[in-house]
Amino acid sequence: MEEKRLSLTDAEWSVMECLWDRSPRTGRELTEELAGRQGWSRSTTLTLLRRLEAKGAVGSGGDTGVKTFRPLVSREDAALGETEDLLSRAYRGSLSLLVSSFTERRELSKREIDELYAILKGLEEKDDA
Amino acid sequence: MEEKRLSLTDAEWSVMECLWDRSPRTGRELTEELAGRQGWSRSTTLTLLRRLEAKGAVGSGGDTGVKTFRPLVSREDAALGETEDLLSRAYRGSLSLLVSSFTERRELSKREIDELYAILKGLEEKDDA
DNA sequence: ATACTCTGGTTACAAACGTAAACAAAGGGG
DNA sequence: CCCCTTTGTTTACGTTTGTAACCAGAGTAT
Repeated sequence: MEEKRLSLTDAEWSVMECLWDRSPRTGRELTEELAGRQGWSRSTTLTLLRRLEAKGAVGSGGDTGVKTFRPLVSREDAALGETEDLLSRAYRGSLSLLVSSFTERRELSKREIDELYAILKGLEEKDDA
Repeated sequence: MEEKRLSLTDAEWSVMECLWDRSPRTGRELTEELAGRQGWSRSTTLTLLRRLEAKGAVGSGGDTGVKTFRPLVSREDAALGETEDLLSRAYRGSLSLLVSSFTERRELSKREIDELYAILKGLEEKDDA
């Protein structure tokens, strides 16, 4: 069984965003939303949907009448995949290196810092448990 | 003055890695190293160097005799750029969201957790100061 | 001067991407 | 029934990426 790491292009992310927001959606809805949001023509959106279906990121149904689309990968999985790509490419696989590099150049809000503390706290607990 | 966000492709990262490891380097050295490391032909490496020069990521010198190449962007800057791309694409710009999503699926080593604590600690101090 | 080798530049070509027009099937209204 | 709108499929086309062959100038040994 092979799980061939799927990776989404920029344009494909835009489509997936719509689907993750709400699904299943009809082609109609999607083309309209993306026409507004990205200025795409109907064709463009449909082409992207087809390509996403081809790579297994989207599934379609509703054979009786109008077709509907829904995501087959979760936003979390897609994000995780890209994150791991980035980590291995740019940070030798180390999340802490990413965080330290980032914070050296970019200011974090107090809120974000608090959230990070909370996350670490949570990890410890899981560790003890 | 425009700083047009430069983004490196996968293959280009491989070349930059070599240059960040040590530079300036001659084309010779680079083609050899990448031939071994990536199995690339001489041409491939040189083409990539040319493209990198075109996009301003690499500079060359040594007009007297053999040409040498060196990076014009730091590894940190390149990494930061990609990180920001990822953050905005997949995590609504929030670093803490990235970290929490990641740790929900992937185990962090004790060492990494400690490092993260240390980073946060450092941020606080800077904050007080 | 000649031929060979190093080094860098030019051209190439298929696959992936972003974007979309063109075409075909299907359902409604007159 | 025939035309128009809606919906889905096929084809297209320029750009970027990965990968590399081919070509031309410089240096060097004979």
